[in-house]
Amino acid sequence: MDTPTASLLARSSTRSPAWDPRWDALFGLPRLSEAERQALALLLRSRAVAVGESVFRRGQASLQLVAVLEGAVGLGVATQGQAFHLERNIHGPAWLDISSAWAGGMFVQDAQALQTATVLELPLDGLRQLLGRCPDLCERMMCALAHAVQSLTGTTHDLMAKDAQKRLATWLLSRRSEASGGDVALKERKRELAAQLAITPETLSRLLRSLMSAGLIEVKGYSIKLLNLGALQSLAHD
Amino acid sequence: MDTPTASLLARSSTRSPAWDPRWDALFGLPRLSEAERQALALLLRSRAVAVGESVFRRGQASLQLVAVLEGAVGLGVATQGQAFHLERNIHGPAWLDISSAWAGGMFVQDAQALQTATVLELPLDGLRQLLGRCPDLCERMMCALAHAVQSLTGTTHDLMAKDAQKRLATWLLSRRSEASGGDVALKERKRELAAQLAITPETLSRLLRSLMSAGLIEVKGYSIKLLNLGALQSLAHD
DNA sequence: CGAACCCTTGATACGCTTCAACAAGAGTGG
DNA sequence: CCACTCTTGTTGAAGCGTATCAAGGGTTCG
Repeated sequence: MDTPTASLLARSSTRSPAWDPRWDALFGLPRLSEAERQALALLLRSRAVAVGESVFRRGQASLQLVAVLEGAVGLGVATQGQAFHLERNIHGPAWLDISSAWAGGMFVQDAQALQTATVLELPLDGLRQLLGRCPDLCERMMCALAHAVQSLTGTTHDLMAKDAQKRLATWLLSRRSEASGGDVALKERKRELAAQLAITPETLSRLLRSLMSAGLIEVKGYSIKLLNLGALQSLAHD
Repeated sequence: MDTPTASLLARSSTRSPAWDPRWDALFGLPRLSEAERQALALLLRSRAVAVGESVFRRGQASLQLVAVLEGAVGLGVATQGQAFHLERNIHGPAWLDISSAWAGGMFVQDAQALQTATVLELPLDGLRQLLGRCPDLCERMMCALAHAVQSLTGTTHDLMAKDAQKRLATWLLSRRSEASGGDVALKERKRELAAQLAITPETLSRLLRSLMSAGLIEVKGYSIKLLNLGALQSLAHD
């Protein structure tokens, strides 16, 4: 069911290709030129991934950039046995791994589909040639990598300096600003959110309850209403 | 006292410029071509920074890439007051910030000299034009950014999945492999190492003692001898 | 010599995890 | 329809890991 839109993005349809806003999530604004879009479309391959299936494994050779077009993929490491320690949720459309192919050519994490997902792969050797011809594209990739660095820097800072409550407040506020509205709809299981915050599901449950009884939020299943933004911000702010 | 070598790197001396190995730390191997080196030398500016002095501040406009040539600079955030929460030590030669200029143009961290340092700045507008002409340099920058992503990914993983003892063991082993030898010489104060491991100096002291009484290491002031690599590796390994 | 650091050591407190039990849906098959 | 199981989230009690606070020792330096 995802394939029609996926293939729309993958191959440039012959006439009047409706602009797919998912390009923007990957390459930023302003929009790619039509020439750039078509050149990329010639390179990339997309594939569907079923729930629980592996997208790539740690140690595997990484010869392409990987993005999630639709669905959700979890990044983490598979510890001994089959347990999978989830560390990060990537919700399409977004880059899943732009760094491994450039640096060393080996994945350092495992990726596993949390929902049925459409994954896009962009071979590095083709991309490299394309970048040589398109300085504009080159700069976009640079920016994408830089944003990844900034995002990870923020994550590291939060882990080092904030306790679980602060991290939760930070996360709630960052999700609110994405879809501007009074409340946040969870797109993931609570245990996945907990993993992303580096806490246990039990602690997350307790934190949500404590924030709720403090009157800062209102939790109803997978929908959280933020009642007191100011208080949340002062909580989140170091 | 650092200035002669710094200026050697900054301006291309007219004849037989001895290759400065510090370029390799920034741009990787294989070596830059002479043309690339000279083009970069025309762009960059270097400056000396005294101990405790700020290199850049959070929120400031970031229009250039920043590297540490010599000395050490700490990355972190200045909390209210004058306290400085250290998060990362950058020991020259190494990049200090390659992402801020590309992404948003604003520093997200503070940087403060921990030792007398020589700092190198590479304005982005000039670099951008240079990258348009040199695909090779462009790829090097891409790799540098990608390595930053990988390094931060590793840090994040360690913070999420390992306890303090595991992080310390990981750090000891990673430092050993840099300068191949039986023992590790600390280039920083122990409190700075503690900050980098996201623990307090007290906990670091206790951990070192416990590893020492377990016979895994031998601590003598600022020099740590690794006595049992296998045991350390099994500790560090998730 | 005292002052300022840095590191260490001990006692205590707190945050979070772990383990175990339980409740509430969702899917399944009789 | 019911009983059954599987999954997910919740709640409580106990325990571990690390922070915090306070005190003391070793250097270096004026």
